[in-house]
Amino acid sequence: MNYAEFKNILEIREENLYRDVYLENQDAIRIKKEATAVKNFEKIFNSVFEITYEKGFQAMTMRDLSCHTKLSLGALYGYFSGKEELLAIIHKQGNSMIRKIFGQFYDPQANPVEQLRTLIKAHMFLSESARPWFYFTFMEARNLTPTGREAVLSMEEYTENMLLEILEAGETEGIFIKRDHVMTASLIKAMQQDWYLKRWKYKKRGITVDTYTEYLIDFTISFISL
Amino acid sequence: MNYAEFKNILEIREENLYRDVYLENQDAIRIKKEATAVKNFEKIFNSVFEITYEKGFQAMTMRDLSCHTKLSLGALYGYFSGKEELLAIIHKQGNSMIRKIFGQFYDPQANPVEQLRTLIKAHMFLSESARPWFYFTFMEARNLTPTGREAVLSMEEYTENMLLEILEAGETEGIFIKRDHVMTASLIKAMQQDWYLKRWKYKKRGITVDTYTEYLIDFTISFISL
DNA sequence: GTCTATACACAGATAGAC
DNA sequence: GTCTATCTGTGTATAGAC
Repeated sequence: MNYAEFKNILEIREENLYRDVYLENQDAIRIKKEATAVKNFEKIFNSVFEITYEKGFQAMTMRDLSCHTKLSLGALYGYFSGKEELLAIIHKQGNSMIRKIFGQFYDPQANPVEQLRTLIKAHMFLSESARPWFYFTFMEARNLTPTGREAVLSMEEYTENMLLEILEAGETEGIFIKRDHVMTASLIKAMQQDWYLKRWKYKKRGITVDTYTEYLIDFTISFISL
Repeated sequence: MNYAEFKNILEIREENLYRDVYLENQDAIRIKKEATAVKNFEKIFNSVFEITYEKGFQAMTMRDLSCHTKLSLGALYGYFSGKEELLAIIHKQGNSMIRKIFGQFYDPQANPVEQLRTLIKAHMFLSESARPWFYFTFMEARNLTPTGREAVLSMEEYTENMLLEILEAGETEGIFIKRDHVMTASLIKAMQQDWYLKRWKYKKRGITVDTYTEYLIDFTISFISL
């Protein structure tokens, strides 16, 4: 599987994603027509990602967002009750999307090496196709309420644990060297995250997500293989 | 060399650091007595790091800083002309400190394996002893002026290039496998950064900087060694 | 649903007494 | 050098017309 194939498999379309946002917050928002809401949520989210990438969420003013979305200040408040809620909605939606898609790529039948490859790829390709979301989650987690913050940390542990289980299974089956798998899993995650945190660097160098992913997998496998 | 030994070698004392801040900004600040300035700069910097770790620099108000340092608003403005300048001073000082100390640990005589070990350790231990600074630089780079931002990126490239040169030398000498050294260097950096970005995680697990560093070195060496 | 105009709070920054 | 009191700008959020 490469990135292009991944995107084909991915059945979740952007549009459905914003429909979810609308449906899950239906009581909190004033807008009643689904089509309008979906269209504008997409605009709003993308604008937030773009502005926030430049200066961070706190520094983004509602007026910035208004200019960027070409919706007036008053109109914006039809879609969420305040800036803080907007942040929460974005995070929540991102979280649930990521969990949903990860599930699709877990195959307990495959051998550990294949499982590891698939999991690393799934994470890399997902973070590529929803990069603004991943970047945002990482950088803006601090601004969340304690509950929201915990959700982010628990996501980190959740994905790391999937790696950990595979590594342990591999050792048990005698395929992988005995190592400190907790450390290995942490380091893999660190390298995965670098891809979306340093977008500018890899873009400048013309490194694609496919190249990066293969290299990361080689790096890892060479360390744990007998 | 382990972390304890590193700290002994490190000749730069905290106090000297804040003296530098005072001396380099002497014309811009109202305070004339060195002792007072040094003492309060230390308080101010540490407060900024602490508050910012929780909510980010933008979200930190001057009143927050005033409470935390136990200096009044008016007094604070004796030490810097405004919030933006404060940010710039912190970044600038961090940058120059890091470059200065890195220089100390570069030994072109040693063989590539030793050079690599030393360089990775120097970076890890430095980032540990000045962790707030590293974390701050990473997370708040976005808020800098374009010039300041470039300084951060150039630091990233500077340290990465040192790794790169060692890897290439090692290949030339026939000690390391032929690989995409640019990619390897990037991944090493990614793993180094994870240490100070995810402090909470490693602390919770009781992983020390020495353990982490040794593991990272093993990981790397096993990939590039013949 | 979207707009403009505006209320209100709060942040950054300064003045001037001590 | 440090304080308190205060000015001024700007940001979030709402009211009410269209």
